[in-house]
Formats: sequence, structure tokens, C-alpha cells
Amino acid sequence: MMIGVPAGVSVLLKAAASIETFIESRLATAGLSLPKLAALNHLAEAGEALPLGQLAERLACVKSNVTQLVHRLETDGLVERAPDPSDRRSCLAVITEAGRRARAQGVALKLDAERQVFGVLSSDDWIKLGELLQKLGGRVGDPVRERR
Amino acid sequence: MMIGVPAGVSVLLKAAASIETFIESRLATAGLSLPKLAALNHLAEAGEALPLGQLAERLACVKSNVTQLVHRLETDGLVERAPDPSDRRSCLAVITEAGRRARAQGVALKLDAERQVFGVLSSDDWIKLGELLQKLGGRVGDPVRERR
DNA sequence: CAAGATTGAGTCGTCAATCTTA
DNA sequence: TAAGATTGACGACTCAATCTTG
Repeated sequence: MMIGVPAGVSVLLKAAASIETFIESRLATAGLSLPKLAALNHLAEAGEALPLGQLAERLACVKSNVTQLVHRLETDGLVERAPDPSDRRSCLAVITEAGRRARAQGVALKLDAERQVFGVLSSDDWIKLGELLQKLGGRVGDPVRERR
Repeated sequence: MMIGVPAGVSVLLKAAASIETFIESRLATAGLSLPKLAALNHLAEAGEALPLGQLAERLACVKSNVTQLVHRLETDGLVERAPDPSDRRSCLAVITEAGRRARAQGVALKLDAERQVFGVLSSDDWIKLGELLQKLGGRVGDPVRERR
């Protein structure tokens, strides 16, 4: 008997959307979102201020997006803009103390949410899923790249 | 040895995003997107015009979203608004002939893209993935619901 | 000219408030 | 008052065009 073969794609996308919504709802309790937390993580892990272009590259998104994201983070008081002494075209994103605190909180919330989601899977299941997604993700190709 | 347990979540979300981008890029060749195609599918499958609220429910999204989505579809000439004879508050979404053609094209493009994505997995892999996602998706809970 | 960032317009989604009709 | 739809404001993303500086 034939089941619609590619129905699995929809299942995958829906599951992902569902999980994302769940994690976002947890992060929201700290005034954060996944994009904001990702930006804070990159800034904290870099250990220094990053030019916006650098940040865009690490976030695998377009520069204009980072412009706006950093603007929102500035409004929240989690990041500040500073002029780049070595290049007057450039602009550095600096994480604030409040930003570091929010990040710590966000990391904990996200980890907790992820554990909740993945708690229903056995270790073997989890490994198997990783393999399958690897194959899937690897083949699809073309993550965001900067246009020429 | 310990691997970061919930790293799998990120892998899942990234894989899904990647696949979604891929499918969207195919649909774009017909001037469509996943949300637009979903709306057309529901209208065509319903076999009759639907009130916007009905459509919102079937799309599992908020009504205000459908208002805008239908507006874009109207701009594209794929859907038309008609007054509801039985309730003057209501408004019916009617799929046009162009809408039916676009839908047929979109369905084919999407199916093709999905087959491409899933071609990299064996039948067994595919079944296994379905099981795992079932467990995962079932647990997460709270799809969109209309607020009271 | 090329590189860094920004702005403007467009898609897609949310929520809260509003307007009309039941 | 409830229900149907719309509007306005916002988050997050894209692209194309622009401005400034190298």
C-alpha cells in the first residue's frame, strides 16, 4: 500500500516549528528570543566586540538583518554600538553586563527546554535521529550566503 | 563520553530550515510560497468558498494573518473576496481559475522538491524518522489556538 | 571601485484594539 | 455582549538601493 512518500517532510517541518515555538515561549520569560540569544552567544564567546559584518557571518544571515537585530538588542540594553577605531566605516557590537546576565539566563532556559523536548527519546533514538538529520541536512545544501 | 545532549535540537531546527528554504526556492519559480500554497490547497480541497475564519482555523494560524495572506493572494489574482450572503460580518475567500492553475503547478513543484529531499533516505530510514518525529512532536504540545 | 552599514519595501507571523453586525 | 474581520505595531527575515569611507 502507498502512503504519500514525501508527507514526512511536512511532519518534519511541523515538528520543528512546534519545538521552536516551545523554546521561544520559554526564552520569552527572560525577554529573549532565539535570534537575540544567538547574537548574545556569539558576542560572549568571541570574547571581544565584533563588527556587525562579522556577527552576520557567524549568525549565517544577511547584514541588514543584523543591523536591525542589534538595534533591538540596544533598545533592550543588552548590546551597545561602538565605533571601530581601525575602520571608520565599521561599527562594533559590544555586549553589556545586562547582556551577559540575560545570556546566562537564556542559555539555562534553552537547555532546560531542550532537555524537556528530548527527554522523551532514548539515547539510541537520539543518536539515530542525529544520523538521519545529518544525511538530510547535508544533502539539501545552500545555507545562506552573502550575495555578490 | 558525553556529547551535548540537546545539540540535536539545533540540528533538527537547522535541517528543517534548510529544507524549507529549498522548497520555498522551488515554489518561488511559480510565484508561490508555502503559506500561499497551503491556503490555495485548503480552498481547492474544500470545494467551496471559505469564510476567512474557517481558513484561519484550517491553516492553524491567527485570523489577522489570513486577512493579510488573502490580500496578497488577491493581489496575485489567485483568490477573490466575496461577501457572505448568510452573514454580513463574514467574508468568503474564493479561489480563481488562475489560483487553481498556480496550485496545480505548486503542488507538483513541492512534491518534486520533497522527493528530492527524501531521496537521500532509504525507505527504512524514512519510516524510522517518522516514528521519532511522532514521539517528539506529540510531546511538545500547544499548537496555535485562538485566544479567548 | 569595493567594503561596511543602513534604509526602504516586501513576506510572514504574532498580539491588542477596533468596527460592524448577530 | 459575542463573533467576524480588519488595522496598527512589532519581531524576524529577505533583497535592492544607497551612503560613507577605504
